[in-house]
Amino acid sequence: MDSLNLYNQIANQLKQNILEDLYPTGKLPNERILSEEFNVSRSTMKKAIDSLVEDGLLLRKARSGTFVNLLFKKNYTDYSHQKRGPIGLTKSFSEQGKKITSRILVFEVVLPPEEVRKGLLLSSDDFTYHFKRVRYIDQVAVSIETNYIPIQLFPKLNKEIAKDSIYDYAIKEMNILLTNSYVSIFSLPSNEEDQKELNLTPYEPVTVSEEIVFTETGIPFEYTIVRNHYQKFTYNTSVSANK
Amino acid sequence: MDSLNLYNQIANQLKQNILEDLYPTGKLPNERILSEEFNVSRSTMKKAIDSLVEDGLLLRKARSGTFVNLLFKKNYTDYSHQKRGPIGLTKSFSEQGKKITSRILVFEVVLPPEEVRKGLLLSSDDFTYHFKRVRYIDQVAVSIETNYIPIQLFPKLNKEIAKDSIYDYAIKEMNILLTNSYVSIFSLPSNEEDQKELNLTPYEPVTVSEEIVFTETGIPFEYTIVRNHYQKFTYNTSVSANK
DNA sequence: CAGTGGTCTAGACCACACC
DNA sequence: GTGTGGTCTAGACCACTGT
Repeated sequence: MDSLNLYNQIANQLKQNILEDLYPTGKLPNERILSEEFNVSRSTMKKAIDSLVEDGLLLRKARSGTFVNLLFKKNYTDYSHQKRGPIGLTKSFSEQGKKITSRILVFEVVLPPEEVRKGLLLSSDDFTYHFKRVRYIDQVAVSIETNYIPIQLFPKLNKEIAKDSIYDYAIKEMNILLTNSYVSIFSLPSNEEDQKELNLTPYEPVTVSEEIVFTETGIPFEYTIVRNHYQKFTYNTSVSANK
Repeated sequence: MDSLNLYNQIANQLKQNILEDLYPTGKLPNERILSEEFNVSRSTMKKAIDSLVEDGLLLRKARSGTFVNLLFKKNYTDYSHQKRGPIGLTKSFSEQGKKITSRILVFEVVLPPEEVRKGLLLSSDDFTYHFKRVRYIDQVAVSIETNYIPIQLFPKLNKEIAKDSIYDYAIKEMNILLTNSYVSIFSLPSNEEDQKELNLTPYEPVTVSEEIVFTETGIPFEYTIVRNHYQKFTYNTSVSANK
């Protein structure tokens, strides 16, 4: 994929400079000088720097300067780009050698509930698949997953596919890349279904994750509500404030 | 507390509009119109929208429009968290004009538990402050927060400081910037203390967030365990797999 | 073809860090 | 006082969407 944005090109060049130790003191020239050197406006230069700051390569100190993050440079070789994507069970766990299975509770084509319809940016006459599955990792029930997927996007979906990984199927068979999502995570007391399927007592909660997944082109692909066994789901992330 | 950036002000106003359902179709006016309505340049408007997109509140579709993320709106509580940096209560909520107060349950200097010690990269004879506070937003109890902070890093910490925002103190008095953190989020049944302090029944859970916060130079600064009222904590984020 | 977000420019003023 | 990143403006052109 060539013909990147200008600011991405600049970012790449700047990154090369950094890795080649062109700024041995660790301090970069100021933004005005850099923008002249790269022959772009200061805004574009700033945007290029922004992206390297976000990647942990550079560090900004207001009114002081822009610096190379020495920790990054030190660890550069074994730096694993831990860019995370949508929370798909099958991929992450099968990579760990665990076996994911599903038992399907519901599989139907419906007009989705209002909130799902809006979340998927559908019109009021757009149908969706609706299915609900109990997911097992190595035979242990870990979650109840409810999905809504617009039928236009996935004309071939059936119960057999739903038993396996929808994501895998989308990627391999349909060439759809699922790269972006919005996620909300919160807790709720378990309901009777949770208790039955996930072996919970009424005192034990579920961790709910609601997620809207988008294709790389920004088309909403699915709306997923997962009620997780509270002992079998932890959400981990790292955060940096770039201010 | 002081005057925010223009784009943050605009973002807050726009957020209000969204929560007040000023855009019932879910589609916002285009950026040029919005920038006129708010009387700012399009760049500033874009930056305001950017921040709400990052928070998972809005969704952009290039060449098509900007849309409200209904997942966010549905799960929105007055106490929702967005991914903007270490999860510090005081800053994010006081910016919203809400008042954070604390009641201190424990304040002591201890050898930390094994897991905390490891998380903070301490040796077995390094002492930490240990304090536990009930946090209130506008007088409503929302969480019980337990902190461990190495005494070397914070020689002056006392009960008075702990009553307010540790982060503020670190920033203003000690010139420490807390910019990075690792977070884990999961659920647990409430214990007796949770039930008493947060007004929960035994059937209601807490949402726990564990966080290790680092200074800008990568030194572990604190280990925090927060037990949140399950109705008053939602973690929202947006995730991209690529770049 | 009109609408929209994405990108980019070439300026400007600000507050604070550092000298 | 000077240098720096932070913010903001008022334009411009582009590529693609949707009608």
